[in-house]
Amino acid sequence: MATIKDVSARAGVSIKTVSRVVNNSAEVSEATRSHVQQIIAELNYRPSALGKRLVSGRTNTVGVVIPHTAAYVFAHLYFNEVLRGIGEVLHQHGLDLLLHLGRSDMAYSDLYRQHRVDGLILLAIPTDDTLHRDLLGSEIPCVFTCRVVEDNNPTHWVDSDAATGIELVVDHLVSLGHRRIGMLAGPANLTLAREQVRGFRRALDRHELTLDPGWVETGDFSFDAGRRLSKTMLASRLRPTALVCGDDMTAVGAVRGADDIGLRVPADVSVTGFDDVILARYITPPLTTVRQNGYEKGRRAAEILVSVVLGSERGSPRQELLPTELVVRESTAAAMTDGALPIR
Amino acid sequence: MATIKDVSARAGVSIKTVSRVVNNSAEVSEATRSHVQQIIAELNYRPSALGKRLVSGRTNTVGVVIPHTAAYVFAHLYFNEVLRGIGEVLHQHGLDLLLHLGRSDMAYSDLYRQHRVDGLILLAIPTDDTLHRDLLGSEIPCVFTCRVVEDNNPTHWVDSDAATGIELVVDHLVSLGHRRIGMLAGPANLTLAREQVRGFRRALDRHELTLDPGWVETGDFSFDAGRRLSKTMLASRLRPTALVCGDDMTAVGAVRGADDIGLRVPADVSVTGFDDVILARYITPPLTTVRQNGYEKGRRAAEILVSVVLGSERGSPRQELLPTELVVRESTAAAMTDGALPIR
DNA sequence: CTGAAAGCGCTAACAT
DNA sequence: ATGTTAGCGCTTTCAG
Repeated sequence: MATIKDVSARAGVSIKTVSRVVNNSAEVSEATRSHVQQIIAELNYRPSALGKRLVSGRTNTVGVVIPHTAAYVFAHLYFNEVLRGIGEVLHQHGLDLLLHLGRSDMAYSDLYRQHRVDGLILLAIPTDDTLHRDLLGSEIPCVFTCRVVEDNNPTHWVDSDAATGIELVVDHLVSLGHRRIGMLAGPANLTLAREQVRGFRRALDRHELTLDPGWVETGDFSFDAGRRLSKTMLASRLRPTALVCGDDMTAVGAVRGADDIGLRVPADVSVTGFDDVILARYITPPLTTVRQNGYEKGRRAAEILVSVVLGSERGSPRQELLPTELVVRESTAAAMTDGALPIR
Repeated sequence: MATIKDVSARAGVSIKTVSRVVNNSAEVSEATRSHVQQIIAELNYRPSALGKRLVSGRTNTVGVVIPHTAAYVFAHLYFNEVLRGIGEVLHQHGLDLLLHLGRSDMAYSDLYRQHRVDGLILLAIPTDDTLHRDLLGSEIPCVFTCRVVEDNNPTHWVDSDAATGIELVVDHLVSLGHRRIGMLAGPANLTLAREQVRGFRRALDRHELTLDPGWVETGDFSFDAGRRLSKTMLASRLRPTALVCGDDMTAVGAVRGADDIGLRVPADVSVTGFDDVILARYITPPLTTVRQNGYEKGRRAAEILVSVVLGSERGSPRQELLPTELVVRESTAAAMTDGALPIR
C-alpha cells in the first residue's frame, strides 16, 4: 500500500507538503494542493494511523472493559444498551472502540500503559475484582459505570440510582396493600446488588415493615436463580405476598417458580424486576420493573471520558447518579387480604 | 511513562538487550536478564504497542463492522451472540477487537488502509450497502457473516442456512395439517430475508401448496411490523392458518396482532419465529422457531479471519453454511379443519 | 509557500 | 552475549 513517501516521490514534492495537503493545512498553494490530491487519488493513498499515533502518542481509541463470562454478558441485554450509548459518542468524536470482553490475568491499566487505548470505560466491575485496582489512584483516564466500592471511589463514575429505584418499587407494592415483601437479590460482589438491598431495607424501615430473615436471598441474576429462590421463599407458611427481584431475568424466573408451585402472578403473588430489558415488555405477565437507562449511562460515561482524554481536564472526579423510573405493568396487583392466606 | 530507553539507561544496557528480555529471547545471560527485569519492575515499564505495530506493520486488531442504526442492533439480540463468539476467538489469539457500529460515509476498507485493523468481520451487510463494495475484489482480509449477493460472493463467508430452516418450519406446519400458510418476511435488502423467502416458496412447491399473492408481506424485522402485517393478513376471509415470520421479534408482534383481532395463538392461528433469541423461550406462548447459532457463527468467522491474518493464507474463499434447527414450542398447533373456518 | 532533518518506541540486520 | 545502526510512517521544528 502506498505511503506518504510514494506520494511525495510521484508528486515531486516533499513529504511535508503531502502531509500539509492531507491535513488541510492552509499554507499550500492551490496548484500544489490539487496536484498532490490527484496523485493521492491515483495511488489510493490513505494516511496510516500507526505513524500518526506514534508521533502523537495518542491512539484515538477508547477501551471498554466488561470483565464477565460470555454467558453473563449475553444474558444481560442491558450491556447492549450501554455499548450503544458509548459507541455513538465515540463515533461522534472520531474515536475507535476497543472491546475487552471476559477476564484474563492482565490488569486493565496495561491496555493504557501499552498504548493500546487512551482511556477506559469499565462496566459491571465486581468489588472483588483485582485487575482494576491500580486504576483507582492512577492518572489513567477512566470512567466506571458502576461504583466499585460503597464509600466513594476516587474516580469518575456514572451509575443508576438503584437504591431509589427499589424504594419506588416497594412504595408501589405497599400502596397495593403488600406488607410481607421478599427480595431476590443479586450477587454480593456487585455494588448494584448491594445498593438494591440497601434501598429495600430503607423502604421497609420507612413503612415500618418487618423483614423476615429468610426473605432476602442472593442469586446470580439469572432465570434459574429466580426460579429456584422463589420456590423456596414462597413455600413457607407465612410467605411473602410480593417478591422484589434484582433484575428482570431473575423476575422472569421467579414468575416461573411461582407457577411451578401453583401460585399465579399477580393474583397470588406480585413480582417485580429491574432494568426494563426488552424482554420485560413481552413476557406474560408484562413485568412491573425499574427502568435504568443504559443507553444514557453509556453516553454520559463516554462523554466524560472524551472530555478527559481530549481536554486532558483535571480536577475532582465527575460522579453522576442517573435517575431510575418505576414502570408499572401487570406483574403486580393488590395483595390478598391476610384472611385469604394459608393459616399458619 | 517509561520507555525502553529509560529502562536501558537505568539498567546500563543497550536498548536491544531490553528488547530481548521483554521478548524472552534466549540469547541473554541470566544475570543481565534478571537485572533488566528488576529495572522494568521498578519503572513499571510496559512495551508500547505503537512502536511494535509500526515496525511489524500489523495492528493486532480485528475490526467488526455492524452497519446498522443503534435501534436495529439493539433489537436484534442475535448480534450479542455473534460478538461473543468473535470475542472469544480473538482473545485466544491475543487480538484486539475494534467495534465499528453504525453507518458513516467511510468505506470499511479504509479501516484497513489506514492501518487501524489487520482484517474485518462484517455483520448483516445489506445488499444495497455501498461501503463494502471495494472489499470484494481486494486483498484485504475479511469475512462476511452473511452473503451479500445471491450469486456467490468472491469472499470468505459464514452464514446460517436460513432457507433450509424455513423449509423445516413449513414441513412442521404441514405435518400439523396446515395448508394455507403466510409469511411475514424481512427487508428485501438483506440476503437473510431473501433466503428465507426462497426456502418458503421451495417448501410450498414441494408440498404442492398454492401461495396466495397477498400472503407474503415484507416488514423490517420488528415487533410493530409483525403486529401490523399479521392483522391485515389475518383479516381476509380465507385467511392463512399459520404465519411464518422472518425473525422472533416479528413473530412476537404477530402474536399480538392476532390477539388484537380476537384470534388466539396457537388455537386459531400458528405463528413461528426465526433466530431463537432469549426472548423466544419466555414469552407466552413460547415460540416455535428456527435456531441459528450466532455464537458458533461468530467463532467460525473469527477463526477463518485469524487463519488468514496470521497465516496470510491464500487460496479459494472459505464459505461455510451453518445448519439451522427447528425448535418446537407452543406457538404452533394442529390446523383447524376447514369446516371450522369462516365461510367465504 | 516549501523542504530537510530529527524523532516518536520499537525491532531486525548486522556487527563485535 | 551484547551493542550499533537503520528504518517502520508520520509530524514537528526550523530553515530556506
